[in-house]
Amino acid sequence: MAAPNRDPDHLARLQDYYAQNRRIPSLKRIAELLGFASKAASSGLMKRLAEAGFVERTADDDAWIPSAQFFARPVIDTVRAGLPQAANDPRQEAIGIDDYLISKPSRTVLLVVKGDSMIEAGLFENDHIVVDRGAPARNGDIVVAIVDNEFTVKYLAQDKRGFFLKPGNPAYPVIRPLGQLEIYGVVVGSFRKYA
Amino acid sequence: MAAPNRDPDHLARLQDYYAQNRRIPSLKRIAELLGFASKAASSGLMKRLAEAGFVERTADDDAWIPSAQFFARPVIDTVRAGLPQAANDPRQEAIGIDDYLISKPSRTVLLVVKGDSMIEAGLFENDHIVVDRGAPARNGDIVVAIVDNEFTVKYLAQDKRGFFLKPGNPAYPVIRPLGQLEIYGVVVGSFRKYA
DNA sequence: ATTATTGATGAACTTTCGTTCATCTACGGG
DNA sequence: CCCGTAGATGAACGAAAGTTCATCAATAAT
Repeated sequence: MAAPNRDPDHLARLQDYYAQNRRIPSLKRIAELLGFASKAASSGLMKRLAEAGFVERTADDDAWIPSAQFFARPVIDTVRAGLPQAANDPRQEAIGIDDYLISKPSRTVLLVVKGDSMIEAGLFENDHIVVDRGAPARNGDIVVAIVDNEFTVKYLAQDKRGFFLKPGNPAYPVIRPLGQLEIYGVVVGSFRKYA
Repeated sequence: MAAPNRDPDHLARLQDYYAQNRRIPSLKRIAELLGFASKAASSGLMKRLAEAGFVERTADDDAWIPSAQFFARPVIDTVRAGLPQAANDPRQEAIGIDDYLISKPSRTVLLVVKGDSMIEAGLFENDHIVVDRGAPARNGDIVVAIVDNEFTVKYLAQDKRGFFLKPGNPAYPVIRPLGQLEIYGVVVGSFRKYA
């Protein structure tokens, strides 16, 4: 090797551009963005990024699009000491949040939490929950059930009398199903954005 | 008005295409995709979709990109009645969680929460937090600070004596910085996976 | 039936895109 | 110190992009 590898920095700028425009720009604009004087440099860069797995081509080979790795972010271990450079440390782990939270995309849906009946579980109003329909619900799971034709998020609990729904908030009563308990899906994750 | 408006259907197909390719295709390919014989039809369609707020142009006016409304599925409304088919609507593909939580990828890192000092804020042990380094920290924000060479997550608070760190848990004391308060970044989001 | 309106057509046109290739530059290894 | 290598340059090229506009088609209202 000869020149210091500036590709990570270039990738970072492309990621920022993508976050703003939801699009990988033309080679000409990549050159502008990164300070290249020639589109050929952009072309080379994209090929390298493709080789590294950050971008790929559309099915019709029309253009570059980001791949899963493009969205991965570094995870910093809270315990480790050497803090400042941690974000640039290449050895660290990087994950994509979608990948991390969603394992079966085809049967996963997102719901918005309403009310405060699960605050003990750390689910606040307007949090998003990741719901896996089709996963078997077990005792103790947080589930989305359909009660009175409405979604409700509760713990799934079980005693001698059978399954029932338990809120994560002492201010709410448990819900005993009249007949069959209708489970919509299992909550496998949650996320929240701070204004 | 004259012809029945087929735009919603066309939009749906574009959304499907986008879900697969993370990209709005060229006018020519839009024509192929939707059965137009002419690119001019695609051009007209995009202008109408733009007027309706589903797509917009990049800052540099290079190309069409989806706007927020493009992804705006009637997020499965907890209150609504017609549940079953809601999840099967192809337009309701999962939103990009990464997109949703991360706006500046290059200065965003993930940290793992340790301890229970922020349970009131819904941050539990082993939750992941999305940290924007470089964003200005304001009074009331949840921030990651460096105290005694360790990361700590707390509310940033301010009184006559200056800035200090306030835990989201009455069992912990507030932290007054000896000198300068060292802010690593601002917490802009969080997520959690249920085993 | 007639008309008004909106979307689709098809061709011509200009601009921009991406590729190629020979050449140049900068850094690290021997 | 000199070389080897990988990335950057710049120009030229063909292919594809998007725009424009006159015209056609289909529908809903009168």
